Amino acid sequence: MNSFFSQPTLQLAQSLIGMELVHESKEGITSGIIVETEAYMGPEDRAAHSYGGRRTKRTEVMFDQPGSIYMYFIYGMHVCFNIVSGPPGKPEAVLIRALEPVSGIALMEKRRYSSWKRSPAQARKIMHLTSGPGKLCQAMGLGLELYGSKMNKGPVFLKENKKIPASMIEAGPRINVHYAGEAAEYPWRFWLRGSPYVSKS
DNA sequence: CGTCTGATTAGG
DNA sequence: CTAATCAGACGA
Repeated sequence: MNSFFSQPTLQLAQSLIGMELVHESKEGITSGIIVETEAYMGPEDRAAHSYGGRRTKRTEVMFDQPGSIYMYFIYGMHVCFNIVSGPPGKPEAVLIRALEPVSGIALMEKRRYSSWKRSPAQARKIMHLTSGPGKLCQAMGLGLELYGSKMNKGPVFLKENKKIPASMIEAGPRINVHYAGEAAEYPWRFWLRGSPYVSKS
């Protein structure tokens, strides 16, 4: 299973589509099928946090074993969940961008909407629970404390699910990496064809 | 130190 | 389209 994370990063990003991501937290279990990922290819990828081999407290974990968990805080208010890939010393990672909720949907709703500041009466739809990298972390209860821990050796792990044929996986440019020049065009975002849970815009 | 910015989201 | 909101990155 460790070899699963040792796949080349672009391949791993596609293999993850269709797998079930599970988080066993104190509050309860939540899980969802991964329907959207993005690959970040390390020192040569201008969109990557590890571009140019940048090695800081934040990016350090990307130099660790594949299957390590990279969490980061962004825009002053969101966290994102990534799985480190590439051999040790090659700082690559796969960002999990969207899930189709499976287990613990009530808990997901609670986590996302209980501290709702504005109109709580609005009917929120299940597609808004995990259809984005920040949303899924909130719904799944994935926080910065997971930084550096290992997939399948703690409260966060993958479950095999039904195999997704390659023809069901689409590829396109990554989201919000306009600062990355040419790299912004690379088709390193992958998603499950037709899934309503894929992030918008 | 000071300044800028971002692998986002929700609302208008 | 923009506000929200702040840690990290980097230059001085």
